[in-house]
Amino acid sequence: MAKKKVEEADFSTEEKIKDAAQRVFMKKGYAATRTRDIAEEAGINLALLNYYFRSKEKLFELIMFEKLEKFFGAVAPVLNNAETSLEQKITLFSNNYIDLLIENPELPLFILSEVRYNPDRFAHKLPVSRIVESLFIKQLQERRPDVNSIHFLMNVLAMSVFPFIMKPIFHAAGIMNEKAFIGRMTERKTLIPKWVNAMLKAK
Amino acid sequence: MAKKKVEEADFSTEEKIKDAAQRVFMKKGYAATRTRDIAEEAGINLALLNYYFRSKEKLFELIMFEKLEKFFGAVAPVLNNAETSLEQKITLFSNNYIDLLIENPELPLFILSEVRYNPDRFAHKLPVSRIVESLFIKQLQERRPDVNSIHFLMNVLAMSVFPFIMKPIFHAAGIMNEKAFIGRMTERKTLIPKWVNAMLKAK
DNA sequence: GTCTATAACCTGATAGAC
DNA sequence: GTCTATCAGGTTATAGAC
Repeated sequence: MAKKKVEEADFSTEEKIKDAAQRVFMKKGYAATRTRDIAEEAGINLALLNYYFRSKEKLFELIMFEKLEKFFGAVAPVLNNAETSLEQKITLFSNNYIDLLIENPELPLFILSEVRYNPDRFAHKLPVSRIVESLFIKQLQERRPDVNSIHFLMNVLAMSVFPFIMKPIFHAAGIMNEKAFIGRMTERKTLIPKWVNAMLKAK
Repeated sequence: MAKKKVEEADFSTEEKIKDAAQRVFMKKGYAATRTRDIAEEAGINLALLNYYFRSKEKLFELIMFEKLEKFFGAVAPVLNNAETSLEQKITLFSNNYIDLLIENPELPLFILSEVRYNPDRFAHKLPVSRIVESLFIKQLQERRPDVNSIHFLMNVLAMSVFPFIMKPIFHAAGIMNEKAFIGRMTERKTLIPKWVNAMLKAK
């Protein structure tokens, strides 16, 4: 709510460039983005981009590391919290994550696309082991020793994230408008825990 | 099984270019692909690409339409089959789709990335309404009038497709090897119907 | 710090010989 | 149909004036 977009008035040039870069990279992807686009979006001269960030690639990696932190940083703490039960983790995770994604809907597909098109560059920055070896995984294993826990982790992630990944398709096809989409995603916050609990009991 | 890659020996030049284009576009995405890469991959001269396909863009659209057909063509018939029950549709869908994706693991993320980075170009080629207004949706609505059916459709899709979308992340992080991944996906073919049935009963 | 001008390179596409 | 050579335009990055 409140203001849709922060005013760009009295920010430092460096911040203006970074913010513009973040928007343009997100929208077009690394390969299709021209440094000229970023300069124009930031309302500055092209030469300043290289003055502050040396190169397009360095600027991109900076943005990318921030996005990775946002995407994975929100996951690991919840899944490794020693104070919460399995059920609580599921509820907390889907709620927090869907809220994050409502605010940043393009985040998952952006990261997945760029990592896929350039796996080597970001491999060392992916904290996947903190998720795959989390307390959540161990709690799942206790509850259902007969099913590999990665399946349930995958399902919770899938049910929370996948709709945001499909959003561009729905949007391009004119199926659902923005307001309806947010409405459905808000519904999912209470539905996902129910579904996952049912899944955990299924034989 | 059998041969991993078809020999490129006695194919027509046109087919060789198309096949090479398909591989390079899939791997790098449209923007990062250079026509020179495709020519080299096809073992032909750069000029021949334009001789047969006029432009990089025309060649890409040709490839893209084939991929869209493969991705969506496998979905709509199953979900609109008047002969099958709701349960049968769920089983058939997840089984057929996971088999398709084991053979073409990069298909979903490729399509999603390219549609996202260029929505207008492919909007008219997305047969989303045939899925969103399918018989499957109507059967879901009868079974659970209290929950919007799009949620269940989304879940079946998510549980089948999402692991393949996350695959590059797992792979880049060195979490799961190819063989283990296929093993898990094969397990899911029997697990997903059970999970979805449990979900459909959850109150 | 910020700008203009330009260097150095790359990319899609075509002309023209065979 | 297939190749070599090349053009025209665009792209990143920097040099140098202010």
